[in-house]
Amino acid sequence: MASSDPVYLRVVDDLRRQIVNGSLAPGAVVPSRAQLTRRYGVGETAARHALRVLTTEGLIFGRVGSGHYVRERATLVPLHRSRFHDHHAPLAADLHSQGRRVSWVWRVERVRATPELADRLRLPEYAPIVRTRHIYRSNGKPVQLTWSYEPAELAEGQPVPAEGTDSRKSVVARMAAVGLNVTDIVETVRTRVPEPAEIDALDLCAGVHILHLERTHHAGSRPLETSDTVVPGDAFHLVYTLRP
Amino acid sequence: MASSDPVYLRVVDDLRRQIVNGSLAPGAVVPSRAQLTRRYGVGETAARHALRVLTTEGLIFGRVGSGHYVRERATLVPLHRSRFHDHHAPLAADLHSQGRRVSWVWRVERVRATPELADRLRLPEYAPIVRTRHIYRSNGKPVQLTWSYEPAELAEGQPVPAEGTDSRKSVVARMAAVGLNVTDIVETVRTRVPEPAEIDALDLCAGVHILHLERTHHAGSRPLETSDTVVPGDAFHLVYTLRP
DNA sequence: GGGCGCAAGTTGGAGCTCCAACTTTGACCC
DNA sequence: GGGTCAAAGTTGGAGCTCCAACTTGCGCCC
Repeated sequence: MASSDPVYLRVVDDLRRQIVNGSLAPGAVVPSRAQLTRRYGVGETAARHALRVLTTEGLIFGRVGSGHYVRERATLVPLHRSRFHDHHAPLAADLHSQGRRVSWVWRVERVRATPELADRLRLPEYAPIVRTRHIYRSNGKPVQLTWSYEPAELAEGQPVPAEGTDSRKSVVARMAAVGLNVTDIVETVRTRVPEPAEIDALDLCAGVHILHLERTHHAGSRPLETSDTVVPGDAFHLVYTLRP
Repeated sequence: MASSDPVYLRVVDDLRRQIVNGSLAPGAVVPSRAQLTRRYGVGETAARHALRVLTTEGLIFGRVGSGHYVRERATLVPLHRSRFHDHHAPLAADLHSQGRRVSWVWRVERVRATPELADRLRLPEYAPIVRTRHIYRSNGKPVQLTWSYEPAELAEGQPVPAEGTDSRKSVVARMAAVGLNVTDIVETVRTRVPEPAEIDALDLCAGVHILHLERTHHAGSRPLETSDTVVPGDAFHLVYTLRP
């Protein structure tokens, strides 16, 4: 019976139960503030609080003027992080293999290494580097943001491709072209709250976390390229294939 | 100057800015409700709302009777998911290699496969399986929860170890003992909101997401074991080493 | 039958208030 | 000096209200 102390939690717990057990199906309308106050005999504040909690939990969403609805959990799309290393746009290759179309734009800039980037690329601080920005879209919707960085000296010998949506070779291929062999790739994964700019760029709704991937290509112990990738946590899951 | 339309956002944005740029250092007290109403000339509701938003963002936390404080972001502890496959407690081995001590408890049960588990282990529904529960602690604090499942027929030939904190061999080693070679391990990573039981078991504070790892050991295409692991997203990041 | 417009319902922002439970601080007393 | 206690401040729960902006559905009129 465990009637949790705070009143609003009674409402939250009951609605959450209904959502997870399916009696409130995805797309269904959630009782409105007015209805909740009557049904549960609570005040406006508690009803409102309950709806807000469920919203930040990502279980429901509100449409002003209309009502709250149960979020449909789009089944997470797998990103195969152990594959497509030799592709110029791994995400596109991966999703394409699953029957999805992806478009992207990118641009290249010459900048100087921040302390953190200098550390990641094992360069002196303020060393010149080449920064590439990728924005991937699936059906027009932005799904992945990537910053990629490589030492300017390595980018030097390579053909500078036109910006925009043209093809560009993979890191592995580009490095091979200047005689460097990528021997291993180290990728770290974390989850965090998106920054305002990321919420904007990825068109995220309230409460959605992101997966932040930091990937570095090495030749032996020498870092050749490092990148930061951000994908919405409610749309993707990552797949790694490992050998014991 | 982009003074965001809603008043509370002005407060949120300003406080967030101060936190990320460091003028509100970790551990520092955040202005109280009363102070916010005066400083920003807003009402109680807006001040309260602003503090709640920053709390669910994980930037601050409130201590009743005392005040709100800037959360110190413990640097994320790396979990090396590509290593320690042959260790009976990969997490412990990993953290131990980083100079941390980890303790754990576990218990084994015989249950029947749910549809989802049957699918993951390629077994008929309701097939008998052996379920193992692990709870890992670091300095007494729970840091990882794992459910592990394997077909009962595979667990059969193996010695049943005493429950508790004793050692148990790794999946790879145990399977090798019955003549099965683990050829590859597939791991998926997603982030999500913790379930109430997980909040409880991991002692999570508001707004913290978790990383959910689903790992399956295969011999060829035959699944030998599958597991679900949950770690707090504000304490760990995952590290994968890949080869191109 | 089809289109228009209004009324009712809904969200989200914002304001105010009361209170229990707790921490902190400072003053006072021994 | 050290310990105790009360006052002040703080969070978090809960209640009520007003309002702008929006959606929706019903009824009415052409």
